[in-house]
Amino acid sequence: MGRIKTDSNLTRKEVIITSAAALFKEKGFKAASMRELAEVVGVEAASLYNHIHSKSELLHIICFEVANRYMQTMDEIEAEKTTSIQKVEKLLRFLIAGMVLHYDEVYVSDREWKHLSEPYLSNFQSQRRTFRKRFAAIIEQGIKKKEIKKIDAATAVLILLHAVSGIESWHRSKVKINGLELEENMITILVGGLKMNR
Amino acid sequence: MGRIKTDSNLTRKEVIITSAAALFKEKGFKAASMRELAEVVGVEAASLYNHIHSKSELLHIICFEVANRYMQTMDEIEAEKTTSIQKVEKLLRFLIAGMVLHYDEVYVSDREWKHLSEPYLSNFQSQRRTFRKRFAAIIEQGIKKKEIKKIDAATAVLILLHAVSGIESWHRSKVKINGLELEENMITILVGGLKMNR
DNA sequence: TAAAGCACCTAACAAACGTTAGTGTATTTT
DNA sequence: AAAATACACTAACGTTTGTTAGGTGCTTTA
Repeated sequence: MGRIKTDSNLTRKEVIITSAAALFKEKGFKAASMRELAEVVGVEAASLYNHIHSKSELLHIICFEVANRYMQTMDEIEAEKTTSIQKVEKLLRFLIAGMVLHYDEVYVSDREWKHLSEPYLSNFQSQRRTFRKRFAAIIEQGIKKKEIKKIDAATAVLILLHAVSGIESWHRSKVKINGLELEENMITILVGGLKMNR
Repeated sequence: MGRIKTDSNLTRKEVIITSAAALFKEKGFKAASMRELAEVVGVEAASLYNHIHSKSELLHIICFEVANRYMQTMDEIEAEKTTSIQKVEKLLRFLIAGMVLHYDEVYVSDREWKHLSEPYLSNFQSQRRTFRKRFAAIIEQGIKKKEIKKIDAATAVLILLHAVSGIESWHRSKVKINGLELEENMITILVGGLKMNR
């Protein structure tokens, strides 16, 4: 077999990671084998180990790439001087765009993180909890300022996050409306559901 | 080892199925082994095969138990002579209650159906699609009658279904509000997001 | 009480898994 | 051009996997 082809300016490792994300999404982390992954990138299984240390390294690279991006965005949005509802909307738009753009990685990080090994597992869970708490804090502020309905903030966060991850099915469907339209629909329903009636 | 204890009036097979649902939820279908399952029910792995045919049989029993319940409920609600928004609300309450009550099964059927083998896989996917289409049809009726905002019905269904499956995280969390309160919060946000502003 | 069959056991299988060792061959660096 | 490095190969390892075969005892039926 030839070597791994690296289009554009990706390292071979990055090619493997990208392919792994797609494969893990399709089959699930446990069900995806290194031999399958090798076939996808056009190489024997053993050859992968010239570039990576283990299968689980692939998973934690994928998961933390996503987690770090989330955290960074949260930092930025939190710092802005806007209303709570505007922050929520911006956060949602970021999440939706991220799901449309980095679909495989986000999907894998969302559904397969359970298979992370320690200490990555604990670390990931902690980051996840933190993100949700900060999100909930924004909503609670909005409730205090009467921008947002009086609801349980934690529940609202759950709903919003999972609603966004529903884009998964949109991704698979054939007759899909375009990405922007999807985004507007989601914002309408979700932000509309939070906003105080006036 | 002793035999499988069947509390209440469950068959041994039902005990195995229930334990399997819990195990598949925790570890994922592929990662959960028959030896682990055997240990949970207090028996050697080989002994399980006196009651079931295969590991995958367990998965498809779980998945179709849920799918059938969904379909039946859809039949009932569709037949009622109420407004669309009332139908949506009733459907949501059913989904939420189902998630709280039959947590393990619903979770597994939701996340692990990919590992079904043919012909069950195709069958399940088809049922799933049908359910969503019927749900979307209800929403579209509501839009026509100006009960519901003018949004893409399919997108709305995705959001609603995934928002409900977010109860997963609620289930895991320690400081949880009670089930009824959770239900009201979700209805407020979700139905509120759909309703026409007045 | 004998027969039937249900529910468990131990032992073992073949296949698939992630990964390592050792070797050869391109490619890059000096 | 020679040396060093990067990348691929084949072969094999030790586990773990789902599952089957065949045997033993307990429980229900006749």
